[in-house]
Amino acid sequence: MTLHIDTRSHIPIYYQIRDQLRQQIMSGQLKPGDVLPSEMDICTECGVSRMTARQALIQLAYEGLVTRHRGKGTFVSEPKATLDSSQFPLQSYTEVLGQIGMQAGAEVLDQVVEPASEAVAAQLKLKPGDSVVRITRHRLMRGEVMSLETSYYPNSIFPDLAKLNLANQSVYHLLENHFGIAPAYAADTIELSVAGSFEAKELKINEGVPVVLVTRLSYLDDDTPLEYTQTIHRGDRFKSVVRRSRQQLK
Amino acid sequence: MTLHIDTRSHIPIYYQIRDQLRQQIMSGQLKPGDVLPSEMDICTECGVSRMTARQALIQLAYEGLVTRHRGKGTFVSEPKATLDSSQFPLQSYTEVLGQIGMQAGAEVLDQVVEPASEAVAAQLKLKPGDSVVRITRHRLMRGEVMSLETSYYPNSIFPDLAKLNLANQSVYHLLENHFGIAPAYAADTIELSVAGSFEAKELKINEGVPVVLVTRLSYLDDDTPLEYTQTIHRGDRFKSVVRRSRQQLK
DNA sequence: CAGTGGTCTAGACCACTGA
DNA sequence: CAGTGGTCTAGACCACTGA
Repeated sequence: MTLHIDTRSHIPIYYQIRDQLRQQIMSGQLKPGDVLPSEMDICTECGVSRMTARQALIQLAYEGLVTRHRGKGTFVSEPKATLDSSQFPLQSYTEVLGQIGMQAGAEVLDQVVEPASEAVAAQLKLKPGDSVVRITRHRLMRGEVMSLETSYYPNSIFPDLAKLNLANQSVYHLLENHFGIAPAYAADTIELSVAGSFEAKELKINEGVPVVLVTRLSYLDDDTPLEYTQTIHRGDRFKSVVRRSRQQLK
Repeated sequence: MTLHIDTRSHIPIYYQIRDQLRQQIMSGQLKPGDVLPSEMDICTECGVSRMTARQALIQLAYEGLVTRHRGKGTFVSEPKATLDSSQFPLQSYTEVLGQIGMQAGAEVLDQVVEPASEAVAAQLKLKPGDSVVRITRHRLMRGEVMSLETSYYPNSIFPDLAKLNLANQSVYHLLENHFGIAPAYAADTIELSVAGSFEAKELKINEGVPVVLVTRLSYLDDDTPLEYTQTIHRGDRFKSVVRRSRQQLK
C-alpha cells in the first residue's frame, strides 16, 4: 500500500523495497505476526517483476525479520529474546530460564542408545562404535521452539540414562541426583552456521537461513568428558550474554 | 568440470550443484583461495539457466564457504580461526590473541571526540550530546581483517584519549597505564546480524551475509560504565569459546 | 479453488576487474 | 577488451495451504 520506488535512483529496486518494508517493521507499523505484501502484491504495486520482489523479501528473511511459508505468505517475526547464560555459571537451559522467570520447556524427540560416530567418539574420548546415549530435544521458550539440542553421554558412565524420564526436568539435575555425577567445568563454542533441511523443519524456519551453533563439552574434575552437546539456535532469536570479571575471584 | 545433475530427481537443480561444490570444498579438492566455476561455466556445463547457477553460488556465499567478487569470480574462503576469549577473563582482543600466540593487530580508522548519540548515551549512562571518544578499528589476524570494532568512552573520564597513540597497543593497557583505571567487570552480548554496506566494505565480505555482533559494556566496581563497544565479526571466521565452571571459585 | 512462495528459463543491460 | 558477478524482465510450472 505504501511502497514507492524511484526508478531514476541508482539504488537497486529491491534495496528500495526491502528498506521500506524493514522500516515499517522497525517502526512498528507492521507488528510481529502481521502479513507482508505478497510477491505479486509488490509486483503490481511497484511495477516490478516477481524475481525483484522476491529478492527484497528473501533478504528480510535472511535478516531474521520475517519468515516465509509457501502457500501462506510472509510474516513479521517475533523480536529476539535474551538468554543470559552466564550470570550463573555452568547451568542447564532449564536452570537458566527458571532463574530469569522464563517458562522453559523441552520436548524429547529421541532418547536412545546408539554406537558413537567418529566425530562423537573423538569428542568424548571414546572409540567409534562405543555405546553412547543420544538425547535430541526441542528447547522451548513461551511454548515456541527456540533451539534443537542433541546431547551425547557415554553409556558406560550413565547406564540406563536412555530409560529415565526427563520430561521437563534438567539433565544436570538428573545426572547429579541419579548418578551422583556433576560436571566440574565445560567449554562452549559459539559459531555461525546455516540451517540444513532437518534443522529448518524442526525449528520452523527457512532452509539456509543463518543459525547459531553452540557446542558444549562438559568434563569431570579429572578431565573425563561427560557430555557432548550441539545446540542449533534460531538466529533470529538467539542472544547470549556472557559476564566477565577481570579478577576471577571477587 | 565435475558437476553432474539429475533432471529426473526431485531435488532442485541448484541444491544438486550447491551440494557438489560444497563437497569439493569440504573434501579439499577445492582449496582456500581457489576459484570456483563461474556462473556461465555452470550454465554451459549443466545446461541450466544463469539464475539457477547463481542461486547455488549465492547459497555457498551465505554459508561462508565462498566469497564472490564482481569482475573477478567466486573463491573458496579460508577456514575459521578459533578465538578463545574466555580462558582469560575480561581481556582485550590484543591480550587474548597474544596469549594464544596469534599475531594480533589493529588499524585505527577513527579516533575522535563527538557528541553521544541517544543509543550510546543510554548505554554509558550519559546524556545525548555529552562528549564521548569514539575509536573505530579494524581487528586483524594474520594480517587479515577479521572484525570491525567501534568503542565509545566517556570523555569526562578519559580526557585526551582521542589524542593518545594506540597503534597496535591494547586499549585496556592504555586505560590502566595512562588513566589508572581498569574495568572491574563486563557483559558481552552475542547475537547474529547481517552485514550492511559499510561493514561489507570494511570486512571485504558481501553485503547481506550473516555476521556476529558482539556488544560489550565494561564497568567500574561502582557500576559506572566505562566503555561501550560494538564489534562486527565476519560470520565465516567467528568462533568463540567460553569456559564455564560449576563452582565459580575453584 | 485462488493465492502463496519455490524453482526455473532465456534473455537483457550494467559496473567492475585485469590483461 | 573479454570475463566476472549484480540487477532485472516476463514469462512458466509446481507444491502447498486454507476456504
